[in-house]
Amino acid sequence: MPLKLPEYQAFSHQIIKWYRENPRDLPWRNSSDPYKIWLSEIILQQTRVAQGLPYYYAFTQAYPTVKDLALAPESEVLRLWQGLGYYSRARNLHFCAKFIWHELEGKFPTRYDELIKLKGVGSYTAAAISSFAFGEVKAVVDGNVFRVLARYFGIETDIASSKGKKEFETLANELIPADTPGEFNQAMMDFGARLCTPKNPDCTNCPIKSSCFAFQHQLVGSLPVKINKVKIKERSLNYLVIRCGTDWVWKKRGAGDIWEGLYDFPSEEISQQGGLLSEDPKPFPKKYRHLLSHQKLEAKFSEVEIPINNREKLAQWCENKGFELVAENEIEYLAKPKLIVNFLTDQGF
DNA sequence: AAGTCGGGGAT
DNA sequence: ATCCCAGACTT
Repeated sequence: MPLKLPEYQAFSHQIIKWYRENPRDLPWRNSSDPYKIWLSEIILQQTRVAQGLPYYYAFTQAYPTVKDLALAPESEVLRLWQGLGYYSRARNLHFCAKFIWHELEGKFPTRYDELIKLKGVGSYTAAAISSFAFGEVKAVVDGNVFRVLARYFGIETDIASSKGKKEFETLANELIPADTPGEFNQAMMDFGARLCTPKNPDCTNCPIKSSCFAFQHQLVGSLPVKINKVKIKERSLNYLVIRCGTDWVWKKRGAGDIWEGLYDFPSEEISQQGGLLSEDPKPFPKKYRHLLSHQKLEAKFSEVEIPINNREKLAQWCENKGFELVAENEIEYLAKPKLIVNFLTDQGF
């Protein structure tokens, strides 16, 4: 049963009132620079504020403007993104910066319909940028908004379905006030992040519990409904750590798999090195388990020492295989998956 | 509509 | 262990 307009206004008013008394102090707020807002939104996709904060500082310091980001090499951008995950975000970020600098005369798009055309900018991020930076009346719908709306209005639609996404976006856009859209969006997310949390929400101190459907019907623990269908595959990686003097053999990972654009080692059945190996690889004792959102990795590393007089042969082999010889003191500048960083740390790097 | 893409914190 | 985080893209 749809609520009447006055009740919508009451909800929005209460949310904003709560927000004005309980705002999070975040560095990208009170900035109307669309570049910095865009940067923060990309960093925060599927990422907690606490985890993203140090990356936001690193990026704004390294690249204060979209021009600085556009003129940086992708390798450097990925290295700065190292450890944050979902690396396509960093590649798309860099692509967009170049596009904006070279094709749009450095001028950031201002409207939702234009912003959503940018790589890596979906409905959430386009609404966030357009409302925060330009005051456009577009409601953000992130995990927080799903949760607050599902509970308050008692909506049982699966939030992972496209039907659910559409339904919640429609509702949020009916709720958002035309005079303070950005503030309402911030308020919804802060309310969900600090009070209406996934586990143990602070219903006792909730200013709208008396009209919250979930609270009144003991459904807080079962809303929102999210049908998860991620199947986790197990996968084993056998890495060869090939060294020749102070040079290491590295492989830049390609498309169609995890960690695209990042560096790790040659793996699997490199059993036929064409007589390059004088002796068998020596396995490192430790096995590494690494969890991704949809893969359970078990990695083993083996050490291969190439005699220095075979360096030319090794270099030729790398050339053929698409591997790269990297000097030991350059390794820190490669963007690497956390798994590889963990391994290197254990080796004293 | 379903599958893919990281890493970490809270419970 | 499980869930979820200021989601988006590809198939």
